[in-house]
Amino acid sequence: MTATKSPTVQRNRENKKSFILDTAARLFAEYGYHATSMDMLSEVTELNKGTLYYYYTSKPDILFDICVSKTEKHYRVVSAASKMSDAVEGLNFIIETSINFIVENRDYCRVYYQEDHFFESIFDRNQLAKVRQQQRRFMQNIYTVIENGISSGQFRQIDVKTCGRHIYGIIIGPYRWRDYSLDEGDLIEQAHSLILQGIRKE
Amino acid sequence: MTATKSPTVQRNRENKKSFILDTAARLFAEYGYHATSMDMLSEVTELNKGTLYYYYTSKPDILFDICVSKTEKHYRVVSAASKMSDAVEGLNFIIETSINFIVENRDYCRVYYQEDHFFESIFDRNQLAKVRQQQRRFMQNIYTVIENGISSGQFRQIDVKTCGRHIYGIIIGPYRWRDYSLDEGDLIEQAHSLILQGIRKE
DNA sequence: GTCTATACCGGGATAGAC
DNA sequence: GTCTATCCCGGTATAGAC
Repeated sequence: MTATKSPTVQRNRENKKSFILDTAARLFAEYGYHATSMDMLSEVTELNKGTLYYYYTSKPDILFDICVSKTEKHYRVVSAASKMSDAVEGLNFIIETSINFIVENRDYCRVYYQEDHFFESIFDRNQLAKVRQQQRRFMQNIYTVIENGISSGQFRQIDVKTCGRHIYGIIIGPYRWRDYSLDEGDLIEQAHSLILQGIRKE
Repeated sequence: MTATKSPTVQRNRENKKSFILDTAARLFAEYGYHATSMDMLSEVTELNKGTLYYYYTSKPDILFDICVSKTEKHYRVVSAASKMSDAVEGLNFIIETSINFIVENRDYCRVYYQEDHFFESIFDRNQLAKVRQQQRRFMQNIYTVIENGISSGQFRQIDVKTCGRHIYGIIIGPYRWRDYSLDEGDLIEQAHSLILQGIRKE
């Protein structure tokens, strides 16, 4: 009886956890975190409620896992943008990778953004600190790219924070929309051109 | 004993209702609709729970009132934009009046947008139909203005729906931000210039 | 019109058998 | 690792005195 579990057991455990997580993300996305009960999750997963609590110690823990498990990698990828010499290129990179990420992980992102305002009353101090730090780091990339663009003369003199937040808003926009006809490529293209040129002709 | 109440009584009733509504909006905005209990509302308003139910028949009714009471007038005002001959002017009008409205009714708007996705599981058929129709009408104004701008040659050939939604996203953006240093005028100015020219120099 | 008291249900979480 | 049964709390809403 070793303390650490065998690789196979560990793997199965992770598979089941991620199955629970996917289902929870779907339900939280549709009904909201607070309106989704552990009973519902138990029904939809067809796992007993006791079993759920064997894998996750609490409901907030599930939400936390939804909010950090997928983003970590994406945020690391995006951080490359602030080191690019060309600001337009950096911005494109952020837009492209982020929209792809959102389209591929729609439920997760929906939950994340939807519950964002309420993290303070759901998470404990550690969880909260971790999530908020992640967010700050992500936004910092956008700000830096904008600053670089202003220094290099590619971008206008704009309020960096406000503009950064608007860009962020445009990127995550599609997670809100109930329906959208465009595919990923078009979404990226539209976001890109709006941010860079606006809607005016010329 | 007439069936209709006297003007004074009616007036007091409306005052108290709007006091309840303001408080509820504040709480819903901070903690979310589901996480806010009628007990909390009772405590904060310092009105007995029974009294609350004397003024509002249910919790969903309170949310509904938050979502329609203020917007009705604003949406009517905004509808003028689609009739303006100059598309840029029309767009400005929407941006300006809407940002003013949001800044002035921050809690109400926050609740509205925050719970938007969950209206289906909170409201009854009538309430839902009314709210969704309001929204469609509002968005239609934005779409029309964009179409006008494209026809007149002021705007580029863009996907109207996607662009309209992005513009809407930029307008309501500030309701999300925990803090923002800009005043109304600057918010309008930044939104305006981003939408029209983008961030590129020239 | 405002209060107290309470009905009644559904929520998160756990104990303990298997 | 999975199940049943249950605890206990807090939620919405109401009945009925004042």
